Amino acid sequence: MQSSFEFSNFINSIDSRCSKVTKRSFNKGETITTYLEKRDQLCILLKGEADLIRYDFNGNKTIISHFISNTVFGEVLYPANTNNELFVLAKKDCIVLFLNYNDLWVKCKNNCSFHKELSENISRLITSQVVEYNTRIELLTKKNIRDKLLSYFEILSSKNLSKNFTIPFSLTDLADYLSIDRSAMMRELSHLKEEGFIEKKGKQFKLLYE
Amino acid sequence: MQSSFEFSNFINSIDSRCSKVTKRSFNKGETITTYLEKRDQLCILLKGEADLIRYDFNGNKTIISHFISNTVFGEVLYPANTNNELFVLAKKDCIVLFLNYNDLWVKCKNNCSFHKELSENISRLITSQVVEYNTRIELLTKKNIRDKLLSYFEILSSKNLSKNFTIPFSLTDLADYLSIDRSAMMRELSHLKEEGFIEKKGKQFKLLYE
DNA sequence: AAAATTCTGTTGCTTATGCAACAAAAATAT
DNA sequence: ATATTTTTGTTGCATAAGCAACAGAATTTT
Repeated sequence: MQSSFEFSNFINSIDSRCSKVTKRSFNKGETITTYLEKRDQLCILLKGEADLIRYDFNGNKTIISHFISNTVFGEVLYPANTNNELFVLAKKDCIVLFLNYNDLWVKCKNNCSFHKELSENISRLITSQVVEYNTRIELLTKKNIRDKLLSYFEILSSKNLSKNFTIPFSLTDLADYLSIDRSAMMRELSHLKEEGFIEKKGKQFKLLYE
Repeated sequence: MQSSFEFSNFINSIDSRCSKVTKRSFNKGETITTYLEKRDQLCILLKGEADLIRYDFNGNKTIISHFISNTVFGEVLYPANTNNELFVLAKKDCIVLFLNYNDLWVKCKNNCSFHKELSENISRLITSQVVEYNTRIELLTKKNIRDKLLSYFEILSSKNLSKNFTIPFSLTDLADYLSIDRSAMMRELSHLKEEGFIEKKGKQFKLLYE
């Protein structure tokens, strides 16, 4: 789920003139932020991987989203009407940029070019996020497991310009991403193998049709 | 699915200095745009309602998204790797603003304040869209129909600050939105009534629990 | 005002898929 | 290097939910 837009070149040029933005490091396992209170927080994951986790009233844990380098997250992008507890946890060591979404649009007292460029860059990141979510919604709205898998493979294959590809996370996480039961997914993968649609070796796949 | 951000006040101030933006009207049933070719098109629905429709290889028609006033859509927000045919159709009479996403960030030769304000406003619209999609993904990832319905009702109820609410589209469209079979949804609604969780009269609902 | 279309509500049948449980393999931590 | 945790792969069982089909209500079109 790589964001197509390259943010890091720009972000390396951050100078200390602009106090509205803070940068922090997190070790694997640490909580990066929560979505518990409304504070218009926007975060940019510069490096590492993180999960958005929901604990529902039964204490069930769900991975709602998985974030990688150059993605945006934060409570400002999330509906306020959930009565869940939402946490973003570092799955690997992370570097995160924190800012207030509304500050983005306020002219910095230094009138620094950084601010202007930042707002454009962040807008593009958010746009990439919309594309990303449209992809996921397209997959989630398929009626059955087979169609979800094949559509997902189609996407990876076309990104890779090849019938061969490796899924970018574990099969367990893939089931989460597609919102299907893992064992049911494994069963369907077996069927797809038996029926000659795919070859599979661990996380490596090959499409045999078309 | 009302966008929280108010765009129309601003947009009424469009003047003719800026030629990069065009405004068009559509009658119900007309095709507003397609996602067939890559052209970085971004559209803003100023008035009316429209659906994003997919025709898959079997000719099956699916409503992927439903757009209302003050929402953004367009191929620039959609993944390119689908081999579907995607159309946006006016469901009611519509007024639509068309622009090229990349032009947004290029300084207009007139250096007009319109452009600056436009980019900020559109960024906020896109952000609202992310929130909207997070809402839908949250619903789509619930494991069964009952949870999808109850979570959706929870959202409407809290938006309305009341246990009573009316769903903003037809039951048929609700099934589409939640990506479930309509008749299965109707069955589940009956069960929820029988078991005393809800009252229902047409599109009007009342939550009886908590 | 009549005709046509879309929406609602219901039911029977079938099957896809969720759930639970397990062992082996792989990855990670000590 | 060993222990611990996580992931992978498989299976039996039960049921939630998809599909098809229908009639009446409601809405829209002519």
